[in-house]
Amino acid sequence: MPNKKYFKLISESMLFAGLPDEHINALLLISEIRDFEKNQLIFLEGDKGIGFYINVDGRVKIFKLSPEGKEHILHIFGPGEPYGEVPVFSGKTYPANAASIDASRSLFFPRDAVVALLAKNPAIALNMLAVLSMRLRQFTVAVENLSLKEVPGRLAAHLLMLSLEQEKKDRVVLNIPKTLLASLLGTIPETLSRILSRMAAQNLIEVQGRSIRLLDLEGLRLLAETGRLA
Amino acid sequence: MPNKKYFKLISESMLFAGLPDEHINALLLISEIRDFEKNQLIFLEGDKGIGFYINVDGRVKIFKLSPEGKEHILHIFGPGEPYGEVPVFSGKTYPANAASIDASRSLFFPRDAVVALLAKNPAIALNMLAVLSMRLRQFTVAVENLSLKEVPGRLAAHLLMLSLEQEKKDRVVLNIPKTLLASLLGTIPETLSRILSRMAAQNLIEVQGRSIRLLDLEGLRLLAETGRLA
DNA sequence: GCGCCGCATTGACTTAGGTCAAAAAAACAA
DNA sequence: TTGTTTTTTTGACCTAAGTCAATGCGGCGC
Repeated sequence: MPNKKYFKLISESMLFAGLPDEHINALLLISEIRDFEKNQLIFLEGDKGIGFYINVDGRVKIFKLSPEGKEHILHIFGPGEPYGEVPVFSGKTYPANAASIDASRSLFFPRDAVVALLAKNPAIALNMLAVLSMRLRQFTVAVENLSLKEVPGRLAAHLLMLSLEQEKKDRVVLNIPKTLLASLLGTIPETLSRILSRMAAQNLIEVQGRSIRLLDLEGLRLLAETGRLA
Repeated sequence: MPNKKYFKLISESMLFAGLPDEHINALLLISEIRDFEKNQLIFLEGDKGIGFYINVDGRVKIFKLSPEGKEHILHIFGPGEPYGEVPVFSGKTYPANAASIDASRSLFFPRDAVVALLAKNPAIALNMLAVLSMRLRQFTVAVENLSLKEVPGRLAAHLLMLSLEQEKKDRVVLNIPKTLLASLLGTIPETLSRILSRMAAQNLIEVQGRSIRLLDLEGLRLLAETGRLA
């Protein structure tokens, strides 16, 4: 029974972590498996929000397009992370586009079934409230970064965050091409490249392809704080 | 009984609109009145989130401070609007600062009482899920604006939004000083001032103090779309 | 091996928008 | 009114970061 895998995934997802088994099973029952090939569109900004997803395998990006067609990535979601849940409750449309980065698989939860389930189980709703709140908090940080800090500061903050996530504390490995990273930081590949060189020149980091050594943790922290490279 | 006023306010607030009277009364019972003088701090980023507020009179701003102390306003809330609700569910600290703009009054809802109430009434929780989702969507737009559009585009979008909110469709009146508006748009007063002149020179708008005539709706819309002033 | 394609880097150039400083205009209190 | 403070505007200047264009590099299929 491959359901075991999805049971585990749901029970460990941010959205539903900490729920009793019966609730997880109820969720499992209303979900559908959806597979996407590499670079496949999942939903478009403006589409009616008929349900939300939890990513199982691969990575999914949430992005906006500028009038000129330039793509700005808002989030990248890995396994266990939920996406597209906003319009399920507000009853409106998706506020951004979603597409797979790799070949990937998600669980889909149809809106009506979810709403019925939540009405019966307040605990699930409370849990979800907490999750949305967290995401809201992350956005607050994102806005702060975009409006108050310059690119080197954002990059430093990002590297430090990665080094916390990965265990090796003085070496991080990018799991995405630098061009995606640039978009994630709200800049362009050229600028990112120059800033990496600049930071290397100041012995803050050492770049070897996608692997980056953090040479001066203290300096990076300072840079992330003040947002400005000397 | 002045409670009537607060009953109405709660029942018309985004957060609790559409709830039956008994629930509104329950909410009224757990709330406390808090008064603030002009420019008074309400809570600080990092403070423990012991509850949330619904604004009654006056205006409240939510803002972040840059390392150099520059203030960037994330939201301005008027009567009936809830704020500070994020940490109530995430159980963490407030993600930004809050302060009154005018002398103002809010209703305060303590965390524990709210959580207990929601656990009993799933309908209230669903409503709040919708509100948090909406706010999340707003942030998505804010991030988009900050990263994809230039200041003139953001300003045009803001003016058009105001003209929708206020009824007069070709004239908007700022209810905040231009210096606050600058912060709200993620820029500084000098830049805002120059851009207003520039837009006036192109017959897009006509500025008289805080009152702004929108002369060329179509042009403004184009500017908000493309994000670039000719 | 070869050519090809997507990613990454580098250089020359342009510009939006920030800083600093000062003046002008409004708002407000005595 | 008059003086005082806050808001708004203007000018000179500087810098971060974007655009455009060329080149380098690495993997992959054949």
